[in-house]
Amino acid sequence: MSEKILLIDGHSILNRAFYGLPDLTNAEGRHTGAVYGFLNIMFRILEEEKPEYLTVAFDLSAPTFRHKRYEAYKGTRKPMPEELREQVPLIKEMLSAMGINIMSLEGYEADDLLGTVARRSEAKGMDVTILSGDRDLLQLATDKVLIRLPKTVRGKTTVENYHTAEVLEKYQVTPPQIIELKALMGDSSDNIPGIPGVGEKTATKMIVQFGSIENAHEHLEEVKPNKAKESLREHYDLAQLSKELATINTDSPLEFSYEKAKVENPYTPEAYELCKRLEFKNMLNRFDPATTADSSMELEFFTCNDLSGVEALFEKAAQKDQVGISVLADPDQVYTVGLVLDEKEIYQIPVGGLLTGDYLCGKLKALADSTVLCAMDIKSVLKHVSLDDPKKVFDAGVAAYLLNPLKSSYSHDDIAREYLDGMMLPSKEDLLGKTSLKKAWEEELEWLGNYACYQAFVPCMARKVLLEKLDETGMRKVYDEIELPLVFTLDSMEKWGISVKGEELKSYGEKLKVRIQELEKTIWQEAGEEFNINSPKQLGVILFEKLGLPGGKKTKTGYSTAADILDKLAPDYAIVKDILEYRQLTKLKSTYADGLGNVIGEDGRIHSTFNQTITATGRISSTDPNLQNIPVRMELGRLIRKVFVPEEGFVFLDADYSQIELRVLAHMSGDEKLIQAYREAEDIHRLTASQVFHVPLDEVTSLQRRNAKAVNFGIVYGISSFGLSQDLSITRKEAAAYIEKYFETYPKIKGFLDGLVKDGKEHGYVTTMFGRRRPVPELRSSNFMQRSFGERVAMNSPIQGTAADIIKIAMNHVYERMKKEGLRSRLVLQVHDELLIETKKEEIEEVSRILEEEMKGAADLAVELDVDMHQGDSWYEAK
DNA sequence: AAACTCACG
DNA sequence: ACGTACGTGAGTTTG
Repeated sequence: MSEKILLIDGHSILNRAFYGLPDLTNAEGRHTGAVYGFLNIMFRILEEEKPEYLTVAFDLSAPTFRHKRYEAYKGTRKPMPEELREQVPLIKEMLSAMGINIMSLEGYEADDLLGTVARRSEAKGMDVTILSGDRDLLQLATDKVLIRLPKTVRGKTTVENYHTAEVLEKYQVTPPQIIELKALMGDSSDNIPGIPGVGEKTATKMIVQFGSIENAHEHLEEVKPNKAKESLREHYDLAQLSKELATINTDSPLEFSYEKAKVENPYTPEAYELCKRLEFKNMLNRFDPATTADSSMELEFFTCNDLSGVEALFEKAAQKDQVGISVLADPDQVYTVGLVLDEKEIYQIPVGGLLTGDYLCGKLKALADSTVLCAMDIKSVLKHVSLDDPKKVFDAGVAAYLLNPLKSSYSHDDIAREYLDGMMLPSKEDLLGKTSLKKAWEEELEWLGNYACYQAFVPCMARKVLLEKLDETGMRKVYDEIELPLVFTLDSMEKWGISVKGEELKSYGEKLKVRIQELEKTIWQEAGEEFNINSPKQLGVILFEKLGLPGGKKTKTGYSTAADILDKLAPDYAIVKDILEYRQLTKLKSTYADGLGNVIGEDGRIHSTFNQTITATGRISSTDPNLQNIPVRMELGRLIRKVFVPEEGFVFLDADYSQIELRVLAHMSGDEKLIQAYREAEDIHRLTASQVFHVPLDEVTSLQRRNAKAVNFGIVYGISSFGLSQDLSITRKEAAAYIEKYFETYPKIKGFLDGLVKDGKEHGYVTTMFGRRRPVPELRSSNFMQRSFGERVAMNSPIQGTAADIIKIAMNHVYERMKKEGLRSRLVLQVHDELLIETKKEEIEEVSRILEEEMKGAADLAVELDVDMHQGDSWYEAK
């Protein structure tokens, strides 16, 4: 096997990372996104290629031979944005810290150095890989020199690979001929002039036919089309100059030492420190604990597996102000309990013999009488330990979520790294891999025990700092008064679950099946062949190629067949109408009829999980199954709600807030006109239309009302004329006019929304009425698209988040009151602005009163919080 | 695993 | 000029 060298085009990879990926900033406000992206792609390629040598090439600012040859060269190039410029020294510092060789040479560009080292290495018989974002490098490809171009599509990075063959395949010319192409076409980003009137197509044709610019010039009369012929005749000199400029110099006088380019372990203590300073948390994972001085603290774990030892341990634990606990268990069995008294006393207690799960959970429950139990996830503890006082527990996951709701998980290793001075602990994955808890308990008790210890250790140690940060950020009240009590409320909802008629669900599914099969036949007939209607790819080919429907391309990978596209075609094509119906029915069958059927428990009820640490705004989410997206808008789908029923002797009471987000907007903005509107109107959209379009209330047309409603929604989503125009199928101009009229009508709204964006930019986050924060890093992005997204988020999150806060407060109060009053009714579902209560028939009146009082009284707004309430013998009827 | 589609607020 | 509504979760196909 020959040796391999990896050459990286420093600036171009940094550039790509900067423009293609979201920007990051650390606590010092330094921009670091591009550096982070650079490292990610570099390590990915390093792992794939495992080269013996590595070097990164950078341009210098001094003029190059190209400047001397051609004055305008790069003369008018756009200046680098400041956010990127400041990251150039940073990446160099990082590479140095990692002991990675950097090369640059006055008078030459990075390309030339890459080319030079590539040719030299090739001559030594090495394999060469060049990593760049710049297609110009393709001219260097050979059978031994691989050019790799990373591409980012929607935040996901893939890499295109080119040896000679791939260049030929994609561009129809050899790698050296890439230069000819570029010289003809020009390249505005490099200020290669090119010749007028020749684009990619013509240039390719010319080079395929003639091989070079010179040869084309010699056979000028054969050059087609005419325009290209004349252009080449007139600008031949320019083309030759361009060629010269575009040619990478592979023979620069670079002093290059393979010795210095040898790949060593990049995970040095210096690099670790720098990654920490830049807050590259995920990068820190890669570092070997041995190389990182400060994470080498050894934790000592003890096992306690005799009854008297456990008794003594719990007695000692009861004397502490706080203890860390963990309960590793499946729904029906406890495997191991972790108990941490302080950093020196960390215990695992495996279930076995006299130490049963019930016994240990009983001990934990009793322990809560005398100390505070700290856990990663209190709700999971509640499944086995029936605690009832939020004041006696601490939930590290919930606390960390409040401090940064944008994280994808809140595991013990993440929290240790972030809140315990960068402490690196093994993750669950590291300890158990994909082994189930049950299997680990049977076969790898040691590893399971370690996991239990870490799970108990981290929340115990991090409690202090997490609470301090909640205090500092003004979120202590949200934690104490909303989120922590909510853990108990959600646990209760999960335990109760909701009763579902399995048989009816089945027959509903079978009815759907009949119609689906009919439709399938019809569609195949209309298409003239059998194909998989569920495959957007196959469907796109049938509709837009075989049948030639208008519409054409839409997505990255092919034709879009989404409903909003098909809707437009449906009136004219029977097959489209059938496909839409087919889609609707298969969705209902697979996701709801079959999907829900599969998760009915032995008790005949569905027990969804309500996730408290998922959403960026503060809403809860529902999984396994998701009960927050049960159909309601279409009647056929809505029928599914008939299978959700209360148990014998109960009815459903369903209460939903009426336009809570708009009311929150009215309150937070303080716009008197909108507030007044809510005091008067029963139909806010109609009133909005009347005020915006200056017509009397009873003369508002249905179109005007629809438009006003869309604007109301748009405002809440972070208004943009484009978005509104899409929603209403009108031009952007018209949409902009609606928005302007709206802002004229409600003058404080605009100021309020602008203020949110301004505050967001200033602080880096926005807050709800109750102080919940959402960071909005996109607001500081130099990328227009990302920044615009940030602006919409800054406008929407405080509104959506405040509404989420309000209903959470209401849920807690309803739950606590029903409990205090000894009622047998129970909260079973929350759907963002709606609560569903399985109500004991004797308690209907009392529960109605509680619901109304607690929902309306959850927050004190300038407008009333209106609640619609219904009762029924199924969810369908209670809506 | 990612892309696409679609259900909800 | 860029190219979008805000927030979710799940099923299916495909590379």
